[in-house]
Amino acid sequence: VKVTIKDISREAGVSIATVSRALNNKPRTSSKTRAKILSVAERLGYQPNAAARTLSRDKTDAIGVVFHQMTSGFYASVMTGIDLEAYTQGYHVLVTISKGSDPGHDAAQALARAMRVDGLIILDATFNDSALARLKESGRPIVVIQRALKDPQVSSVAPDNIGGARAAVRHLLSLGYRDLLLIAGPPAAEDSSLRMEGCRQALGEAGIDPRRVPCILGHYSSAEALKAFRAYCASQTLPRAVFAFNDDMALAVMKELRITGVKVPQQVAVVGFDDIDAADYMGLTTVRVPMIEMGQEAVRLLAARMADPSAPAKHVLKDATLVIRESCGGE
Amino acid sequence: VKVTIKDISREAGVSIATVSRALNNKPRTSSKTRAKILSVAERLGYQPNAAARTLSRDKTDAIGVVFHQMTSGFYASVMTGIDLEAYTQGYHVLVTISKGSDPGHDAAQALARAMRVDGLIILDATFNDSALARLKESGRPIVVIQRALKDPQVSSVAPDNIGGARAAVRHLLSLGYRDLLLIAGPPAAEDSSLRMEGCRQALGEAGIDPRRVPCILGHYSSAEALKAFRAYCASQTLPRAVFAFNDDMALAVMKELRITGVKVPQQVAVVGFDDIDAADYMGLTTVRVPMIEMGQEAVRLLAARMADPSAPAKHVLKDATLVIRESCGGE
DNA sequence: TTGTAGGCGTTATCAA
DNA sequence: TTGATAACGCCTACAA
Repeated sequence: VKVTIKDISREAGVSIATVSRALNNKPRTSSKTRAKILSVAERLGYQPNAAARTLSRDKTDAIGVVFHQMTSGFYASVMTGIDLEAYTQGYHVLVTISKGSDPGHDAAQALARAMRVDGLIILDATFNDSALARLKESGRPIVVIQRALKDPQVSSVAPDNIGGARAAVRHLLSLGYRDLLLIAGPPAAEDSSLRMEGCRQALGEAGIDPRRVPCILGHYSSAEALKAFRAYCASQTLPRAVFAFNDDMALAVMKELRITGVKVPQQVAVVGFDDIDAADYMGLTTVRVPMIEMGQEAVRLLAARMADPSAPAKHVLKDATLVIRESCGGE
Repeated sequence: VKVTIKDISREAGVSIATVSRALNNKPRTSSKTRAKILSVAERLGYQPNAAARTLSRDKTDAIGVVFHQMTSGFYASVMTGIDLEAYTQGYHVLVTISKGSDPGHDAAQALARAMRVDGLIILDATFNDSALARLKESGRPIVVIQRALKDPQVSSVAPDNIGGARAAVRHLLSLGYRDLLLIAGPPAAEDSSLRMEGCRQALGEAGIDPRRVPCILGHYSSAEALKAFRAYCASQTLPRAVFAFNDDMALAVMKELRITGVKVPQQVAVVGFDDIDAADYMGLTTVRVPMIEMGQEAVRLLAARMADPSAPAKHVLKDATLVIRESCGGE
């Protein structure tokens, strides 16, 4: 069940060089022999051996994706976009989920250095600058999702974190909420800082001192957020509105409120960020990030640099728009 | 930035054959030269070229995963398990999401035939028998998730669909619900049929004629389920309890009920299947399927057959247990 | 327009 | 214990 160009050449009565040329649409081949070769290849069910091709062309036609985790809805959606676009561009997709303390960085490096992929997409907020620097040494093009880099060698695609957060807080303020609680991501995460900046801007516009608005750390994790939220509620009065910097945390809070018998939004309004599928189920007002589009865009950016490594890196910002549902301001 | 065994051989003053042997821990090598070679390799940052290795060993050290979609929480979790175990077994993971009408079958075949992967995991309920038969011709081991096959050539890992559904219906009946509505998956999907069988058993035990229990088709899709549910409600009185054959559909129904002002579970109880993350947020009583474990098991089954293709295929059934939350019977 | 031959980086089979 | 050398399947000058 394994047919090579050798088989085709024998069957068609030509040399393997001619077969290779015909199969790759190289200019110098008579259309007659080419037709014959193609038909033979078809009949034999020929499939070029990827390894052999990689070895001789120095190109894998595959891209690698490094995840932090993928159960989070957000990642799954971005991945869908990546796969969609990779397919139309003719690339295969390899995935690696970061493991434990060593956040898959070395796995990623190995992927690139071992000639398994032509380029990498990083979908991992824990990927810091030094890890990125090491990865650049592999010499392969890289695209980072979710961080708005300025790096001239690494392309990036990110949502408009500032604008999105600003819109969310403006919405809360316009509804009259003043007693807010913010739930941020990891302090080191760039997108969390930007979302915080968006909050500051909106608060500033309304003449509120941002420093007087309480903020707890949820590390983008529902479990962490829940712990922090409970601790906060134990020592403070319940806020009138909560803005969590991602949906996972917002949904965890909503669940906690429901269980403890607090009505959303009548007693506490909740707003999230991302618009994962579960947000719709829960009727969570949130900032929609175009996840699938971001995945597609990342592949396009990567493809551009793989085609021409000397091309400058691009940095794309996607709009993030407020989606109003029942948890805050909806009907 | 590209170092090969040739570079190492030159640097260490030995032949490439010796280098290869040392690097692969082959028996006949003096421990002195081996140590030297290893240190040189380390110093030079050597990384074996995967393509060359594949060509020579006829082995890719990679497995392919064929998805139907991956936004569904269920798939994302299984994928996490797959990646986890693949990593510990030393395999790389390639993914392909089925596209449109041609459900990725040919993509999968190409993957296997092009020597990109050593084996395949199918995570796609739309993968029918004929597609599977074609895929078997690639000669690579295959593991199917979510279908309890009997095929002696194809391993499978599935949840106990009958037992899970039976437990769910028994629970509903034990709470006194008699006026049930079932929301099934696609008629062609094996797991949906099995869940239906589980319902029948539980109903039969209680002396209820299963044919008198209404059942609508949701095709495992929240949108489809919603449409069917609305149509049903328009022509019938609201049921007292709904058992949807997956969480996506159950959550869609819960959302619809909330929006229309129907209290869950006071007016209508809801039970789902799978226990995706969102189920916990929504407080949905459901049948937990060990998704991560299933992914891990699939890789183990695949690895076993890749190591020894003559080994018989195994068919593993995982327990599916009821998780009681607020949507039905919880506190 | 076609064929011959060398090379891509490894592994594996022989001799030495 | 080592070192030549022939695969593996494909691509691509260079010749014919």
